Amino acid sequence: MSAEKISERSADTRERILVAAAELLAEGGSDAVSTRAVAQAAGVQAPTLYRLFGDKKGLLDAVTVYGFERYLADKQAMTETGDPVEDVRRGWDLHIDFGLTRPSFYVLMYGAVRPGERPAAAGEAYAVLVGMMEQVARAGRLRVPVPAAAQMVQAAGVGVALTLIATPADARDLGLSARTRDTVLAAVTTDPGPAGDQGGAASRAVSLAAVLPELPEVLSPAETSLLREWLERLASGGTVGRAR
Amino acid sequence: MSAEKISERSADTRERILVAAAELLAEGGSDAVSTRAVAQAAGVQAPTLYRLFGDKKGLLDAVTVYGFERYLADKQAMTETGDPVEDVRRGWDLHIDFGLTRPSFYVLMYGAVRPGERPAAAGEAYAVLVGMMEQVARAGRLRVPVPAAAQMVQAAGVGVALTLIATPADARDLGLSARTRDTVLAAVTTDPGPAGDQGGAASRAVSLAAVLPELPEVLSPAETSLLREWLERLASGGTVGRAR
DNA sequence: TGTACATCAGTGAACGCGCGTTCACTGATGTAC
DNA sequence: TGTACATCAGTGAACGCGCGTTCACTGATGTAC
Repeated sequence: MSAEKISERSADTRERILVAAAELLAEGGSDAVSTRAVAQAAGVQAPTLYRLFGDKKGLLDAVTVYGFERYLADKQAMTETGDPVEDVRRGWDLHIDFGLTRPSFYVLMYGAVRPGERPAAAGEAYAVLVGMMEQVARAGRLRVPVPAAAQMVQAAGVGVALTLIATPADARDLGLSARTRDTVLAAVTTDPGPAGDQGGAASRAVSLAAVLPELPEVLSPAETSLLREWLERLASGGTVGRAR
Repeated sequence: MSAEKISERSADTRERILVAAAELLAEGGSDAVSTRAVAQAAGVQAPTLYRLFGDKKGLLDAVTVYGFERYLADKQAMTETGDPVEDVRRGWDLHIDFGLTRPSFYVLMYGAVRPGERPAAAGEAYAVLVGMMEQVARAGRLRVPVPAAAQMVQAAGVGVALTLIATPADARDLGLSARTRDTVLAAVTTDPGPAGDQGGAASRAVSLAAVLPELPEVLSPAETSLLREWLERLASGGTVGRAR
């Protein structure tokens, strides 16, 4: 039997189990996702889950990733606009929409935190955000270092989504999302501005740092590394006095 | 028997149960808080929980409120400063500190959301925030309606706390809290605040060099002069290969 | 081509456990007269 | 003051249940020769 055939064979069952689990999760929250309920809903005996996913945690992890990827696939019409800041803005809206459309998935990904860990799907989503931020930096429109910007957008987005989810649907103020989004983006990016104007020292430093790895050999490795450190100091803001 | 005496009598047991449950929660997360474990830890038989708290949900609610109020009591040295915006700022820091100090409580209050509901303690905390915002408005320093301001601060605070909790302790960027706090407060209040700062490597280097004289003292004079030299080399040096 | 063999996805049935919860009771504390 | 009574916080023991998980097995699918 070829390896292909094998994985193809089990892919059906796997898919069926994930669909069943995702439905249970969406309808009844994470409490409704028991191994027995999933097995029954998928028309499968319990041991099958264990062969495919190892244990219950493995199943839950797979369901989370699955639900998130399915959602993204639905929406992946999201093309790049050419304006990296606009791309981040759309990413934000997509994130919030995911939270409100699939609250049980969302809470599992971002709310049911065990200190120091987060499910794989959340890590993937964050990596996408970091990538977007790097594009913003490359365009010379980031005024803080990439990690600082990504963290702040991430934190604010998660907070807005959870806050909206926790609010009864008829009392939700959907403007909260747009206001918070624009506030945070304004704090973290610079306006495109007229040609020739590349913003303040911080954003100039950030945009230079973004292309350091691609530099021709104008500077030695040692020089590059010291330059990088200085750029970081410049990027994280010229408050008065020597850096801490 | 007087009503006073009765409630006094049971208050001891109640307190003992809450302390035991709070310890279990802090040490083992919400999974560790089973009726049996709590009863055993409190040195009490299971039915006692049911007389005092109704059912498990009632117990969990009480534990959440208890943990939160105990925390606040510890900190309630927090007096008003006379500056209502500063009060909000301190409230933010207190909130984040609560999240990092008692992550299991925090996640129970703000993370383990069921759509449309949130535990009583979260509602109380939010009411306090709204009260603070009203003081800011009263002082003529709010630039958006009170609910909009309170929601945004709440959402951002929850997001920052959960993001920090989900990050392994040694990888946490604690500056995230202060940066987000100040960004959100600046957007929502009229506090003057510090004015915001406002191509290929060569043009980036040129644009950074152009503002070097205005830099605060992030770099020493010697560093600045060497940086200037490098920027000149970068400016006249190679072009940057566009990546991806 | 035909047959014996190997693989392994999925089955059927059961395991022990800890869970939330409830029942009937005890005994300390207070009240009525 | 003494006694009979009421209240009710807490006990001891058990309930049935659904949980995650595992064992030994079946039978379809493919391979070797």
